[in-house]
Amino acid sequence: MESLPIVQYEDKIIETVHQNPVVVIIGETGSGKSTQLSQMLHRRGYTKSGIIGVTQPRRVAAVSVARRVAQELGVPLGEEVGYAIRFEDRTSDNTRIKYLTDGVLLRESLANPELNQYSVIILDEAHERSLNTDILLGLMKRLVKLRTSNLKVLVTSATLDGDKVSKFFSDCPILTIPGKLYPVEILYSTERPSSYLESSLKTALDIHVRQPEGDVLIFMTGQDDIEKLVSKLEDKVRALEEGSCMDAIILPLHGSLPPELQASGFHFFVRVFSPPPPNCRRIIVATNIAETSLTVDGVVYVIDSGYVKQRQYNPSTGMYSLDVVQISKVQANQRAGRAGRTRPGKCYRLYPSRIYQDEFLDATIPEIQRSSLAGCVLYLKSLDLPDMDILKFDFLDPPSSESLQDALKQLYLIDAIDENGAITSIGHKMAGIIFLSLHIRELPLEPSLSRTLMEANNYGCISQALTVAAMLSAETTLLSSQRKIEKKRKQTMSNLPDGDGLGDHIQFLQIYECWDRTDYDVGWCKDNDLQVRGMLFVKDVRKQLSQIMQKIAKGPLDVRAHGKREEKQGYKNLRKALCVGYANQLAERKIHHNGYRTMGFKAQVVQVHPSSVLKPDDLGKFPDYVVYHELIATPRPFMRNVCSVEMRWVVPILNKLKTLDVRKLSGGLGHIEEETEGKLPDLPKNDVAAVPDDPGSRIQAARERFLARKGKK
DNA sequence: GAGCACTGC
Repeated sequence: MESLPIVQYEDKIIETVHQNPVVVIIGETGSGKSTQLSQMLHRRGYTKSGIIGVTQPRRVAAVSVARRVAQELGVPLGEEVGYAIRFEDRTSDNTRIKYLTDGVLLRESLANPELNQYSVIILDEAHERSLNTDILLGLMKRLVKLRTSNLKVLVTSATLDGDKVSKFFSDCPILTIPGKLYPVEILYSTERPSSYLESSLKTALDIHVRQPEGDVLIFMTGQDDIEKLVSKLEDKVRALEEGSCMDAIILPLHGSLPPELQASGFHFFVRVFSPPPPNCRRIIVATNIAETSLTVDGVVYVIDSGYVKQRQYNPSTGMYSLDVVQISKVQANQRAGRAGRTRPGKCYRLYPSRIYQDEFLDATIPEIQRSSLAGCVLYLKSLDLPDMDILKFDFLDPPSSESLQDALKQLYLIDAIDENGAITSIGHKMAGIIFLSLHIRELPLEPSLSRTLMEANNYGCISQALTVAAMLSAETTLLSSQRKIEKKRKQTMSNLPDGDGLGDHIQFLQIYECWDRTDYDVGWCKDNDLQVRGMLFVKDVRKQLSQIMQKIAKGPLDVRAHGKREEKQGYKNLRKALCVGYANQLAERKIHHNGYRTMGFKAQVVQVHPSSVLKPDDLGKFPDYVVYHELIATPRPFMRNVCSVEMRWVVPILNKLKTLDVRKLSGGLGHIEEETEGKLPDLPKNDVAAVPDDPGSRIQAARERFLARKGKK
């Protein structure tokens, strides 16, 4: 601990913090900022008037750093030093230093907007710019001006971004603390390779044959490329002449590896103090999971493709896409740094330095500019701060006004805000202003699902909606990751329920109910190719949601609260609740085929994702209306997770769409340009046949049929 | 008839 560079800077840091409300700390890798800053401030009396909160973007980091600090101070974890992450609060009245995920601090500020219990807040790893960190940055800026009791804020940042953060906080001082990285030699390619897979292969073999021992870490974009490269490397290494060089183990590393494989591999090559097997080199082929989330020790050589897969949201179409994009300079440096943790290393960049200099962005586009903001805007509105205007909220990097308007439209369609943009009582409940033994808790759900819960509560199917919401929270981690198995399963018959053809939400419900009937048997998950970890997570989420809903629930919350009757009626109540909750994610089938047209956005023609369990009728037609959980362009546009809804539930939504006025939603302020796209044309008044495929035409036709029938009577 | 980087409440 004595050797940590940060120790020498203690006086300087304390003096600067003493004189300034906000300080930016540029702490390079290995500087010890995460464990030492809090202890320093604690020693110097900053925990006398309140506690020190240190945020981390990841749960594991919050836990492991807290454990470490408790150890260094020689106190039991949970006493003076504790942590708080979702599902787990290990703090007590004695806690003076509290590590927490940024999401948890965000929830806390809902209950106590001034965060009065804190004397110091350290936003650690802020340069990663998670959605939550960015919201916190804006709130902190407001808070240091507003709070009467003294608040100190420390923000850690990357070298390339420090000036920007300082400027954001009225030119606050920047302290740079050197790290303990060994020098890394950067080697550029002369030109960009036509295939970075082949180029990685060649470079890796070259290192393996010519360079002294040390592990190799290769950054690729995704599972597919990783698997291809791993198998090619294995072939080539095997083909090398026996004894001509050392052995090599090739290891894939990505998020969807089965946990046991990842764990054993992880244990095997991450052990810090034990030396790697003698005369053997490890070649790790990884996604950007190895950039920040996992640290692989023993790496001396890094091969950087210069690319990453990034998810982005298009507010005009409501569509997500997952694109391969160029990394930023900050990312490239982070990757290179992975080679210098144990001794001097080398980083092979598979692109020319000119491209790095001229084309790479300084920093990655922050998540807040790549996501749907409905949840974020609802959260800020629910804070109900008197001086808060959402469109003027001070973000370090503001999202586009188009994106904010999209969020407002979505919130309006699900009744969370009124036509003037003010939060409604439903909106408050969705955000979760629910008094629960004097605590206020936010519903940790996206707006569509919290709205569904509210509505389900009125229709007496709250327990079913809780299950669906919980299942969707873990959806991606549920199905077995091995695609081969999945294909095999499709050929044989799956024993899992099929949602009665009504869609994926219903299937999720049925799956969980099956599991419940086995008394949450782990073997049952395995038999059905469901990831045990994912299902246990669902159980946790469901329990948490039930606790939050308890005080306002009008019906039983138990999984078995519903009998066969609901099923026989085609889950009508639940689907109706989903229709209200997903009013902003509604699609109408085109008349002559099974394509759908999205409503509420600039109309897009989309297909039901082939993995959906939604079933066509006897004539091969899908239902006229569906709600979808997500639109994804891959690159063709699909609706993922759809649920069949009935036309009569859709009518009020279409009426609401007609009254939508973005200018009013934005508070009638002049600085928002008038919206032309994304607004639906009025329903056709007459002459339906002439425009058979217009949005809402089905409803109009049905209305006329209804009127005609009524006339006959 | 298609594909999934990574987090988090």
